[in-house]
Amino acid sequence: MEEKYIENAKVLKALSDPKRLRIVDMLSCGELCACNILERFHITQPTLSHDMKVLMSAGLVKARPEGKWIYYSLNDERLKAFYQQLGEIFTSKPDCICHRKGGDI
Amino acid sequence: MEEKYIENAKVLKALSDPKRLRIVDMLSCGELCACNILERFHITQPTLSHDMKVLMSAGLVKARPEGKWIYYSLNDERLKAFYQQLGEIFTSKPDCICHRKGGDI
DNA sequence: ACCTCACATAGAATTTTTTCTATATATTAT
DNA sequence: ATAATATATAGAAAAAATTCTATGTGAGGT
Repeated sequence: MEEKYIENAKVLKALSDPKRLRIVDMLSCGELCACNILERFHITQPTLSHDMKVLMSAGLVKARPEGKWIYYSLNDERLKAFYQQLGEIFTSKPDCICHRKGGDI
Repeated sequence: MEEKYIENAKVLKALSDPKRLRIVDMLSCGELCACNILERFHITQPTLSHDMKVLMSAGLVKARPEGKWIYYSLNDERLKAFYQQLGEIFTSKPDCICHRKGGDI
């Protein structure tokens, strides 16, 4: 399986939870500390901590510690690159895998 | 939780498997029957059948039976709408949820 | 030094996902 | 009618994800 699918599938999995998708939406206007995010959900603090870790592992979110707090923000470059790759996967293209024969998994 | 996140998270979950993402890529140039898709993966036929069901349940893929075969194709409208909504989630906007206060889950 | 606050980690219970084998269904060919 | 082919469904085992409680860590305030 090509790296392209594995990597993008990881990002898609990170986004495939309603909470995490909403968190990305929240961060789209700028950074927020964990406590600010937490107060808008009915989940426990460790659950949010886990979700932020998932988003960071996928490369979608960055963390900036400041004193007691940790400010989270979107990794705009990564997000943009991912979005573009997804668009390419969705679109017909001359060198598309559907024009090749044989399996590769 | 707003419907927007729940619905888009479902689509993202359907795409969050490398196989299924690759299948969408394959279908981006036009329809393929299940057997044509199957021969490019090292999975069993029931596994593919399950994956196609996941993609169809998410509304991303349509099925057209013809004789013994079933031809699958992308639901371009749905895919396009999903892609646009994802872009909106990723982008800062005036009425963004990050400008509102309070939780809603 | 001690307490509090913000966040992370550990570990466990539950649920969901993945993917197989076995079998059913439906269509076409003989 | 029977056999072969293409796909779907059932059911089970294993792996992964979700989300909790309990606890650890580290910074700031008293």
